[in-house]
Amino acid sequence: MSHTLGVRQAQKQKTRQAFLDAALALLEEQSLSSLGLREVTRAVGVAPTAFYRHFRSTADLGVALVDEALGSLHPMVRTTVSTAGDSEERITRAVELIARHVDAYPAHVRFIARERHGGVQPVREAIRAQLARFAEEVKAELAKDPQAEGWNDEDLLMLAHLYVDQMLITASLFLETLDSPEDGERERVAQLATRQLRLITIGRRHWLD
Amino acid sequence: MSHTLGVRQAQKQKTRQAFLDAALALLEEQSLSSLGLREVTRAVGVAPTAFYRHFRSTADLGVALVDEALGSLHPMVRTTVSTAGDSEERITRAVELIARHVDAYPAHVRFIARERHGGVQPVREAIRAQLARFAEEVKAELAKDPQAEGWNDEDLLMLAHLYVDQMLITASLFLETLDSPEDGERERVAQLATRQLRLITIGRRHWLD
DNA sequence: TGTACATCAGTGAACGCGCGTTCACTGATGTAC
DNA sequence: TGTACATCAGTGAACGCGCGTTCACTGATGTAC
Repeated sequence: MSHTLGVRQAQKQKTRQAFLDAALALLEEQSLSSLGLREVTRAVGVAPTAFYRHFRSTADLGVALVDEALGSLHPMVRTTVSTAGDSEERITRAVELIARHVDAYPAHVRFIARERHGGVQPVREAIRAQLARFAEEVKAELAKDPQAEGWNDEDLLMLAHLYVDQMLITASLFLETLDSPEDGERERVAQLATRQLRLITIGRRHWLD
Repeated sequence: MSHTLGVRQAQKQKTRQAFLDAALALLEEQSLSSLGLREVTRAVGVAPTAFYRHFRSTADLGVALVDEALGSLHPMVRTTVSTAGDSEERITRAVELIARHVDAYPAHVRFIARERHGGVQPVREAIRAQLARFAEEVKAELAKDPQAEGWNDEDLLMLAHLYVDQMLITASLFLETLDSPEDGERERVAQLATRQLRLITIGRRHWLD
């Protein structure tokens, strides 16, 4: 192997990941702005001072969590937007993919929804920047579609943001159905999201009329 | 006057309002889950123990803030949805009204955006319930429109939620332009919101095609 | 109108506790020769 | 391969501080007669 880390580096990364995991778990029931450094180190099982070997502050840790959480979302967005089939199939598939992502990474989804407008400025900024990247990606995918003929850049970006925001709203609704799993609630969310995407798709189709 | 409060009651209400105002100000830079009781009493200028005469906890205060913040929003939503004119005029007017509301109550808007997915469950629930009421109101207004002929209840509610969510997204974007007032940013947000509403309106028009 | 008692918003002292940060340290890992 | 030194992730004690909550209190306001 050309790039095996030394034992020391490997252990450091492992501890760092333990910090991220512990913080994410603790953030299910509070916001980043109330997350304590000692709280995190206690959960990891290290001395409070060990924290400083990895992060300057909990805000710094938060920014690292943004990268982790939205990194895992990138492939999902790509797949969602570039999936094949007619409109209806693509919508169904997109809603399914969102539901599965929420199932797979509930804590990540909660973190992003919570901190997007949360009380920690650098974290808000990091989320904003990543979501802007998503919108650009989605825009690029949309531009490939024959339907995009005649659309200007601003309108494509507008539509991309609409999709990204809609995706987050839907993810957040699915998340709520995990917390209090009432019967059929999950299906109701899926139907709502499907209809909303359908309406947006119709608007898109007639945009240039 | 038939309902003048006694001096004692009047003073109590005044202090209570001072708590709400102070908390709202403190929440511009943090989340409710990190807001301290002593922090609030210090800002108001009373002893820490006075807090308990008005609220059980900061979560309780948060719920009171939800009522205050979303109460002020009710008339705005009504006006927005029931405004006269053709589609384009109504959209322009709606975006204007949102912008003005953000100007008038920036701290309220921030609080709702922040705590909607925040770390305090009772507050999230209060916001959810209030927004559901908004959606029902919007739905009732939409149902009056001749365009709503042939729409079933579920689709009307779906559209209502789309509008309410869109309103919050737009409000939140306007809020960001207040914090860092870059040139033309406000106008860009207005244009984005206008286009998105336009697309939704087009989708609505062709929903039954 | 005046008096005697009840109410209750706000006080101030006290408590035990966990916080973030500093510092000098230890000992395993890494590196130079 | 072995040795001597450097690095640095994690330690543990110590600090001053602000936290939420309790309690008995005060004194202005309210009420009954």
